[in-house]
Amino acid sequence: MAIPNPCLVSLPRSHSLPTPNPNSITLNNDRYFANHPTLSLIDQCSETKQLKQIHAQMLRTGLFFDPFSASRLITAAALSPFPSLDYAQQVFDQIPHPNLYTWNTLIRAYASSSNPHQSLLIFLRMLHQSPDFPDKFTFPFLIKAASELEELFTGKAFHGMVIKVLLGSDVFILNSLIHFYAKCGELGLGYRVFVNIPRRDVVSWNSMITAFVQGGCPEEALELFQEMETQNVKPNGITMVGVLSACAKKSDFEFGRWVHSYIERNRIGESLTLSNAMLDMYTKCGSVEDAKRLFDKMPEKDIVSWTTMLVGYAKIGEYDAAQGIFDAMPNQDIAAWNALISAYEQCGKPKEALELFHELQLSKTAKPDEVTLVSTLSACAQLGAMDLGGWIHVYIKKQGMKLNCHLTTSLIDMYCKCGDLQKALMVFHSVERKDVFVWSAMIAGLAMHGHGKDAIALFSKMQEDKVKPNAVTFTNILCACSHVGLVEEGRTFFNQMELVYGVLPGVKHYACMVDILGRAGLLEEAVELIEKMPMAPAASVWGALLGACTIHENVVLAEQACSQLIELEPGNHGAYVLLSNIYAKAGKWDRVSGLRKLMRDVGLKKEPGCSSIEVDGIVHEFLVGDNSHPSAKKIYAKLDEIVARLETIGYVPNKSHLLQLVEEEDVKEQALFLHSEKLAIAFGLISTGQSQPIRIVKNLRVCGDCHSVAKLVSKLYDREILLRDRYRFHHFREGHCSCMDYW
DNA sequence: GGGAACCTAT
Repeated sequence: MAIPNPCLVSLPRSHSLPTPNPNSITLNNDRYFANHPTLSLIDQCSETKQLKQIHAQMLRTGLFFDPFSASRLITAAALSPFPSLDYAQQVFDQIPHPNLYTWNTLIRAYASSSNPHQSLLIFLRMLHQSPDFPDKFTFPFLIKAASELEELFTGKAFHGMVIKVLLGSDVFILNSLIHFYAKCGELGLGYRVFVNIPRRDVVSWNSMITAFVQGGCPEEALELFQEMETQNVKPNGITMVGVLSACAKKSDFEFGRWVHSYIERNRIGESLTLSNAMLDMYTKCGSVEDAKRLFDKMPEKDIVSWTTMLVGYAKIGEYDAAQGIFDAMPNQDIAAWNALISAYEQCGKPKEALELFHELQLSKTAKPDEVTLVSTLSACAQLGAMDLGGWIHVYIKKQGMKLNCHLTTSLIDMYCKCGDLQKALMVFHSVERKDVFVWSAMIAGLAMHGHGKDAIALFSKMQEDKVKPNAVTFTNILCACSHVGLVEEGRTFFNQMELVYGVLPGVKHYACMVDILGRAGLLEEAVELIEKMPMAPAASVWGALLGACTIHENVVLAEQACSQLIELEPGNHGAYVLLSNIYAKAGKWDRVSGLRKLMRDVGLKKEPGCSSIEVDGIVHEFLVGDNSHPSAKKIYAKLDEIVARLETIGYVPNKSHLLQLVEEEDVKEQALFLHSEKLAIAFGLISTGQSQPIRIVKNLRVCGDCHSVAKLVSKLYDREILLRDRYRFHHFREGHCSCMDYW
């Protein structure tokens, strides 16, 4: 687009103004200037520099001293695709006596900027400096700022003012209030505003529908949509975006398809956002095919369309297709990278996620943002890749990024899962703002490291800080009780959940409780609890019971739990393995081989044990009996040395932890010594310095024999070993483990 | 004179 240089545009004679005297000039005939040719140029600008040229011209002609014209300049500076709030503020500051309209413009500009707080400050300034009181235009902007900040108290104050100045029935204001309350997590208050609106318009309905969707109540959103129909309010494109979003959240493919045809039948104007919402609905409802068909037909696509397709493919594990979309995107912004990285991380492919992160750093097409780092930290946590995780922590500091609650949570989680509880605590204490997720992550960290009492103490501190615990918090606190055998405390928390905190116990909480009771040997009470459950016991519940049966060697109950578990999850090899372990412990070798045959017939294989250890930023993985490592020879030599040294102090292998039935004793012993965690320990001993702890992550639970070996090695070799298994941390030092052998 | 509501990635 060719922008004429405003300085060279000569104004028509009739529009030229006398040389202005800013103090004396008063321009009331606004309409006269609304169509001024200089103003129409403002809309054509594509950079701040051009705005400044127009600004200069306006100063020269005196047009700048017309409040309407100056406000147009502020709006353009603040709300264009190339926003510059600083410049908008500068323009504002040059206006000698801003009128209400101008104040509103600036408040509006900040409300939708990255710094909505400034909106509120400008508002306070206005109360001091302007003779005018805020009007019906001011409040929607102020309420929007409060929504962005999620400042419930501030917004409520505005609500009060609105009523006081008799604007309480302005539909624009009330609609913003619906959005505001919902954004602050107060759906109920939002709904109260909605039902009390005297004359609802389509935006009122849209605001409420969207509020329900985003507040996690898609069912209610769809009901409202139907009520809207019965009240003959015609939905528009934005309504349908909300409705499609609700279908996506519910994974309701049938209704989603119906909505698609509804939109076509009622000729609801197509828009890019609507098409994107439709794409999202199809991918979330499990039909990437329908999404792809629509995608190919779309006349215009934006980054959201591409990202939605990418996520669609990635979530169903079609990584090649996802990668194809990624490569075909016109420009890979950070959201696209994030989508791919987080898809890998969430599907249990953390290594792939980290490879992509490295690629991102090399590509330089986009810069990692908070979302990237959250996903990457989570991948580090899964792998126990502490070097990279720590590097990201440094990166965050170097970039001067502020730790938001998401990032804080991820950092704490990473340090905990990599075994550095001290660093996690440091991060935890260093941040001022702690939301429920930050607290919960720290409680979980203490729990997995066996500091049950500290976890409970932190839970109390959380109450003092007035942060309300949620379902996740309770899962973590019950976990803490289970790890250290705090039965009485566990019972109390479980009973208080609903009564005191209003959090309904879910399946997970029942599973934790069964685990607590079962581990402590209270198998009967655990069974009673299962029988009393208000919902169907999920696999996790039976798994907990089965685990308890393994510890307390209850063959009969184990068989029952296992059959329930396998009915729910036919592919759960863990269940077979646990039952087989019970049989092996009880010496019922015929049943062990029977189970093995059954597993073969069903086509199930024992998930191979895999341990990983990070050395100098590289993650090394070991499978059972792995020979593939470049240093395999050295590792096995070290292992032989360890066995010999252990035997001198009277170590006897504990063979009950073998799934397979092996006839000859020494073969059995060897198989034990091929366990992946032992290989990782041997590798750790030869490849890390004496002062460094050995950090290992195992995909399954550590077996009893490996546990005793690790204890002995920690003493014999004077080395700390941190082993994270599927369930918790084991911190071996001087011949002891932090779990106190309760696991 | 202008204002409210919508899609992806945590």
